Amino acid sequence: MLIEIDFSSDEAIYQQLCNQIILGIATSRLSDGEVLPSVRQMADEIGINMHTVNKAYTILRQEGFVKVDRRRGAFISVTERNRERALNIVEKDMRIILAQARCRGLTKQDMLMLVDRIYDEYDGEN
Amino acid sequence: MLIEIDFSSDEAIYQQLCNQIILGIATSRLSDGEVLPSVRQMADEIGINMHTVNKAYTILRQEGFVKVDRRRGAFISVTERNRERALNIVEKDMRIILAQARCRGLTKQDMLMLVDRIYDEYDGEN
DNA sequence: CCACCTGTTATAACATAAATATAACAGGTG
DNA sequence: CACCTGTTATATTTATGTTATAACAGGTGG
Repeated sequence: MLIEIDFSSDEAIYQQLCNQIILGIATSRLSDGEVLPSVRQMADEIGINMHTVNKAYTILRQEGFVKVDRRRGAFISVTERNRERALNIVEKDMRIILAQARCRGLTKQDMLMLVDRIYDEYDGEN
Repeated sequence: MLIEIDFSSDEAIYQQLCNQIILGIATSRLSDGEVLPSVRQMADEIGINMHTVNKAYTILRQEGFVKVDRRRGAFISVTERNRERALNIVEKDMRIILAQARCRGLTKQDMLMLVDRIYDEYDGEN
C-alpha cells in the first residue's frame, strides 16, 4: 500500500503512519494477514528513520491492529471483538468532533449523512 | 464554566483547554456572547501559565469560536455559517475515527446510534 | 491624570517529545 | 554462515509545549 507523509503537517510522522495503515485496513487495501514492509524497508521507501516506523508498528500492535511474528515480521491482525470497549475508545474522540460540528452550525442530520457516506465508501471497496 | 485539566494526559494543556471550551459551546454551558475569564484569571484558576491560555484563545479565535474586544476581553462568538467549509473541516477527522471503528468491528449502525445519542445529549442541554 | 484591567508581543529558559544516527542483540531462514 | 526479521540501547539534534519576566497599546473608572 502506498504511504504518503506530509512533512509540513503538524501531525507527527508516526501518527500519520498509524492513521494511514488503519485507513488502509478499513478500506480493505490492507487485508487480514497481509504482511507489512519491514521497519527498515518502510523507512527507506518513505525516507524516514527506522525508529519512527518502529514506533508506529509498536503502537499498532498495542492497539490490536497488527501482530508480529519473528519469522514473517509485522502483519495485519485485527483481533478486537469487545464491542463495549471499542465503543468507549471511539466515543471520546467522537464527542469532540461532534462538538466542533455543532458549533459550526452542522446539524445531526448533516453528521448522520456524513457517517453514512464515509462508511459506505469503506464497505464499498471490498 | 468549570475547566478541568488532566496534567498526566499526553494531550497538550492548550489543546485540552480548546476542546473543553468547544464542548462547552456545543452543550450550551457557554452561550453566544458570554465572556471568558481573562488569560491571567483563567491561568490562575487552573494553575498554569498565562501564555498557555493565550495560545488556546488565539487558536479558538482563528477557528472562529471566539472574538476579542479590547474592552471586554475574549467572548464566545460562533460566526461560521459556511456549511461546505464546515463539512470539509470535520470530514478528515471523521474518516480516521470511522476507520478505527470499522477495524474494531463496529458497524455503521453502531456509529449512527452513537452520533444520534451524543447529538441528542448536546441538544438536550439547552 | 492615574491606577487598573484587557489582549498582545518579545525574549529567555526549561522540559518534554519527536526524529535521526549508530550500534548491537536474539531469533528465524536459506 | 550470511541475511533477514523485530527489539533494545544510547546519544544527539530538533521541534514543541510550558513557564517566567517584562513591557506595550488600548479601554475603564476613579
